[in-house]
Amino acid sequence: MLSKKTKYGLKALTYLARQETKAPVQIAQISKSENISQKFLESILLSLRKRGLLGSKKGKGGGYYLIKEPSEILMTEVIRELEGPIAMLPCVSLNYYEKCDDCPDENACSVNKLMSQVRDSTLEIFGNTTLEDLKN
Amino acid sequence: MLSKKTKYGLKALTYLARQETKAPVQIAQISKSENISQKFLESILLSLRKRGLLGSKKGKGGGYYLIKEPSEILMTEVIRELEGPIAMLPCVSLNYYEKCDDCPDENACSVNKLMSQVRDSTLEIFGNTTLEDLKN
DNA sequence: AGAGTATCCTATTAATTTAGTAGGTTTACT
DNA sequence: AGTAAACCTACTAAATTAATAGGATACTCT
Repeated sequence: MLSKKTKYGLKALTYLARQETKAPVQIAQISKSENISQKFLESILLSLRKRGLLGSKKGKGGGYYLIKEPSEILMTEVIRELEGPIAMLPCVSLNYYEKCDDCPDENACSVNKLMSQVRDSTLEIFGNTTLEDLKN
Repeated sequence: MLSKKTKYGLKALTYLARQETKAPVQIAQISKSENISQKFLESILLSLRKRGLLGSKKGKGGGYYLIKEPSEILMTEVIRELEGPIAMLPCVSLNYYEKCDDCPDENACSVNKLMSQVRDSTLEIFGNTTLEDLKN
């Protein structure tokens, strides 16, 4: 299951992508419009900014704005930042790999094989979807 | 992320599918061989039996055994029993659908659309993979 | 019948993760 | 100076996951 964090983050990014101008949008506005707890959203946007996906401006007239074109923001990057691994098992993850405690031999593991397939097909989607696609 | 329950369940089913005879296999044997806590595995196999995927026999010489041919056991069924929904969001799930608290309009939700794609591609895999495939 | 063996069942607990809250600090604009 | 916004740290509450404990039930074999 996708965490609320990821879901909210994606909705907020979509909201920003749908803006006509690139002027900063305040957290309060996004949270109200998307029904997201403001404080929670605050921490989510912060992490996206630290990742380099968003810019921010403090003070009056401040807020968050997209730093790149929506068409250049891949779902793989967004989801890895918000959710962590895309794979359903650590032993199958490309970016967050971890060995299983049980499994003596990964290559002989039936679950590993199955979940590798799922990872590949999910990656195929996320790697071919940008924020631009979410706008519509 | 896949729960340990699902992972262990899949490994246990694979173990059973790899048996040459259909004689009952004891939990203790599976748990030892697959490095799974016996008590935990007990509850997992029990739920698979209740779902009708396994048969069991009590007492000496007892244990668990496959009730159907491995080639007739679909991953969709196994994973729905062990893990629950295959979709990454309740509002996208076919078998465990739930409306989102936030989202006023599902059809306008960018996340919903994206996760529907992921659900479809995952379902494609699970719907075309049987326990027979995991044996190898 | 009785001893032993294995599943069955219920309840409890420990650990982890998730989701959210609180409260103050910093920066920028007017 | 005053106000508005992001920034930051720490805490907490709830939910989920991963077990564990201990006995009840059913079956086999002698």
